[in-house]
This record gives sequence, structure tokens and C-alpha cells, in this order.
Amino acid sequence: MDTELDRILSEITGRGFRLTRVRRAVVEVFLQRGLPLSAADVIAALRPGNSSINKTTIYRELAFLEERGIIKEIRFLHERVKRYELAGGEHHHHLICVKCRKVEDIVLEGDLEEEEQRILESTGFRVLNHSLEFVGLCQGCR
Amino acid sequence: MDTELDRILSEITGRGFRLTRVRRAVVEVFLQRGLPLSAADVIAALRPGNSSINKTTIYRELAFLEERGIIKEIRFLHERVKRYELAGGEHHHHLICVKCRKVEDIVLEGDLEEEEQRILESTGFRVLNHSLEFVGLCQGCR
DNA sequence: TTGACACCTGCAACTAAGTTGCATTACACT
DNA sequence: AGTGTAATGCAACTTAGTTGCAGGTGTCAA
Repeated sequence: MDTELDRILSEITGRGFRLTRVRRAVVEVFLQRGLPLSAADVIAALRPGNSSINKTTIYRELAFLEERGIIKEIRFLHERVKRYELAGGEHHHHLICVKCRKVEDIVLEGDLEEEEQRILESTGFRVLNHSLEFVGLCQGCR
Repeated sequence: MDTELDRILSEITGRGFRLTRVRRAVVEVFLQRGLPLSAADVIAALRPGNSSINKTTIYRELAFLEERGIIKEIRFLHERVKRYELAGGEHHHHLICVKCRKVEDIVLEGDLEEEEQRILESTGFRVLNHSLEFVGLCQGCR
């Protein structure tokens, strides 16, 4: 876990960027939570220890980490807020419980490769990326 | 095409709701465009002929049509606005071109039934709904 | 055809999420 | 320790959508 933190931090410094108090804290929050977080989530997570963080800083930090490919943006259906999760893990999707709002990761068996190939052949559209999420009831809420 | 309009309008009146100027106009816009529209799109489409439509009315009308299952909400990755499209058509997904922003409908061959069954078995999560979109380059932009 | 009532509409003011400009602070390197 | 640039904080702004309320209009019954 901490090796993962070190890996990310040295990826940042290795490319000549500064390792600031806020930057380190934001990355740590993503590692601790392991789930998609909004700017508000990050701010709430940092508030207890660090009361003076500004929302502008967090928004800019999230943009910074996204541009460097350390986190990536995701949006959930029917939600207005941007969320981010750590990039670089295994390719997965999300299960979102409509009742308790819990989010789980899911790795599909057959991924969408064949569908994307078929789309290219039938329409000429070259898929670069897809977004897939499942909405329903988690085990506890059924 | 007009039979489809009639079908929707009589679905509205049949359930005891009024058929107003704005309501009819909004449904017509969705039928004409046949693609996901934001509130701003609808307003822009109605402005030429009908300069006095208010954005509040459009937002409320979209909520009305959604509650009655006539349109449904969709959100595209990296977009902040809500979009809606007519419900009731064949189950499909969207291809969104990153370059020209054009949107095409796509019907998948094998749909996600088996995956959803597998998810239920392995995690206990009952999928009610999914959202899937493909981002890439359309034939014209490649 | 008219009247009445509930639904619909428009306006203004508000909220939430995110963004921008600018002055100040603090990393990291010498 | 000093310096330059990246990072930060504050305030003001933007965009998308929402709410309260007063007034208007479609529909149904008489």
C-alpha cells in the first residue's frame, strides 16, 4: 500500500513537479478510500486535520493529477458531480446501489473488445474508450 | 413519424394530463432530432418560432416527461449537462465522436444479460439498469 | 358557451459545482 | 540563504439547474 503511494509520488517528482502538502494529502485520500471521489469528498476527507484547504486548490489539484494520468474522471448516471478514481489499476466498471449509494468495482469476464471491433466494421467508428456502469441493488439492500 | 407523435400525445392526454403549447412543442423537437438533447438544446430549438419560452418551463417539462417515462435521462462522459432522449425505442447505446461531437445510436449484438447474471451470482448485486457509451472517432473524423 | 379549478407558465431570486484573475506563499535547486 | 516558478488562497464569477409565488390557460361539467 505504501509502496503504491511511493510509486505515485515518485512519478510526480520524477517528472519535475513539486511534492506539496496538499498534493501528497490528496493522493493519500484516493489510496485510502479506493473508490471514486468528488472534489467535495476530498475536501471533507482533508478538513479534520487540515482546516485551511481551499476548494480552488483541490479543484486545481484534481485537474493536475488527471492531466498526468494519475487519476481519471468518471461520472455516474443521475449524478451531477465529477468523480475521480486512481488510474492504472485493472480495467473495471462500477456497481452502484440505488438505495445505499455504495459503489463496488467489478471486472467483467468478456470485455467489450469484440463489440468494439464489430462497431468499427459496421459503422466505421473507432472506439477509443468506453464507460459502463451498472445501477441496481446491492446484496445488503435487496 | 406523425403516428409516433400522435401515440405520445394520446399517451399524455389518456393519462389525464393537459396538452399544452409547450408540451407539444417539446415532444416534437425530440421526434425531429432523434438524438439526446439538453435543456439548452430544446430551448434553442424552440426559440425561432416561439420567443417567449422560459427556461424554468422547459426544465419542468423535461421533468414531467421523464416522470411519465416518455423521455429518459442520459449523461455523457465528461459532459456536465443532463440530456434526454425518447424512451420506448429499441435498447441501444451511443457512439460519441471526440472530435466533432456527433452522436450515433448503436445496438449491440450480445447484450449484457449474461454479464449481469454473472454479477448477481458472484457479488449478490442485482442489476436493474446499465449505462454504456463509447467514445472515439467517427468515420468522418478518423 | 361559460365558469371553475387545477395544472401550467413566467419571472426573479437562489443553489450547487466548478472556474478565473490576481496577489501571496512555499517548494526545490543552487 | 536566496531565487524563480509552481502552488495556494481569496473573492468574484459562470453555468446548469431549482424553488416560490403570482398570474394564465387547458379541460371538463353544466
